[in-house]
Amino acid sequence: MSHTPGVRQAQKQQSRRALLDAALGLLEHQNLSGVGVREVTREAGLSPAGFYRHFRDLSELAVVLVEESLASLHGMIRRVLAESGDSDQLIDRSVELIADHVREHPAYVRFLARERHGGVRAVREAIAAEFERFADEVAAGLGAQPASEGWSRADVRMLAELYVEHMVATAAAFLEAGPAGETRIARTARTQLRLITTGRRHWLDEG
Amino acid sequence: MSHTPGVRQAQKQQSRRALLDAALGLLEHQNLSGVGVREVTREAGLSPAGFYRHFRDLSELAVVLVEESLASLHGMIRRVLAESGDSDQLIDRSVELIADHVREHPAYVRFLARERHGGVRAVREAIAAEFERFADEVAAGLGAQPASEGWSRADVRMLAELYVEHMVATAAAFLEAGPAGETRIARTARTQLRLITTGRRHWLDEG
DNA sequence: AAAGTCGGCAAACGGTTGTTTACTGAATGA
DNA sequence: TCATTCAGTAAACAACCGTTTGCCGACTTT
Repeated sequence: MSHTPGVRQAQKQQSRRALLDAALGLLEHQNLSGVGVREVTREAGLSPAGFYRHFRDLSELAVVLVEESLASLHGMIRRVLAESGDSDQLIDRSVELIADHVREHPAYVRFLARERHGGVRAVREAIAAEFERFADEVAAGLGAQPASEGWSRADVRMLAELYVEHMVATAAAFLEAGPAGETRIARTARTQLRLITTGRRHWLDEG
Repeated sequence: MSHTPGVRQAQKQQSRRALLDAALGLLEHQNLSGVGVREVTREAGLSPAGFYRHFRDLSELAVVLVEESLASLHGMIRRVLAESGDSDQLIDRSVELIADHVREHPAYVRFLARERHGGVRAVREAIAAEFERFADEVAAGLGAQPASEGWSRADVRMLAELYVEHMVATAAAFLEAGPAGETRIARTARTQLRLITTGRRHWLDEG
């Protein structure tokens, strides 16, 4: 191969991907503060110095992983909000979708749960920012539903935050429990969502 | 001083405490995987080798910190459950108590939030076990309330888990926000609790 | 007062780490 | 074709790390 522009860039992207994947793999069982540049490059099949051709820092790499993690999460939430049906069906599908997502992308979910309150400020802030955009999206979706008629903007927002928070907790619980406890976690999550939905239905009755 | 039994033990306990405090201090800004034995002993004023007279491991020390963290949390929850009043007053006091607790023991709370999904299995499991005992206690308290008449054991339990989960999330939010955003976090938390309480009140209507 | 216990220390062990340096060789553009 | 760019490398740097060893000296028991 020669004189075909783009070969170089493609190879570089491949190395970059290898670094990201290696890091993500290591982060499934360790903290970000616990993995090192050398460890990542070893796993990725690069020399230690090669790392610095792509990232200044491990935390810079981690921020990229945050964005990737939530890109797939955003796709998920869009699917949930777009669906229609009675609230029980919606709850069932939401919980099932979370379970699917955790099953398909366990490393990403684990990474987010771990570093959400982790020791690296930049990563923590990146995750917090993305979760807020997330809540914005949920709030918009909720606001468009007929069930939110008469609700203040602030109340819709706080409901959205409650849902997001519950979703994150449920995902973390799925991870911790493994395939064995999956149905138990799902049942609890569904019941809790039904309780919240009940509260939502009677919110204006007794404000 | 000599021939007074217990001097040795007291001195040993003092060193042990110094190690625990040093570690807790370091863990406020770093992950458990990020702090080292040498770092802790340096901060505590001991030699590296001295560490092993007290703990086999840093994770062993961390498990002790977990127990300490939740001892004070248990005291808190007992106070909340013992109080009486209408539900809004109870909610206000609960949220205020969480805020106080975070203000008084930020290092412990941060440590728990950080290591709950952290990279060290033993610590994760210790935290999970304590949180479950916590949920047991809340469930017992809720079950004793008149509002839980007609509720199944499982439903009381899932409500308790929802409360605990919300409490943890609120505490973490207080930490992240600092004194500035405190009132905003508190307001959101109170509203969310009122929504859950509304759901609780109408739970049996439409089961 | 003598013997024993044991918390703490200095030192050394082999190993790891992050980062920089000067370099090589293939992809590139003229 | 020839000069340039640049992703990746090997090697060296100093600074750490966790853990073990042998020892000391204050406490404790007899």
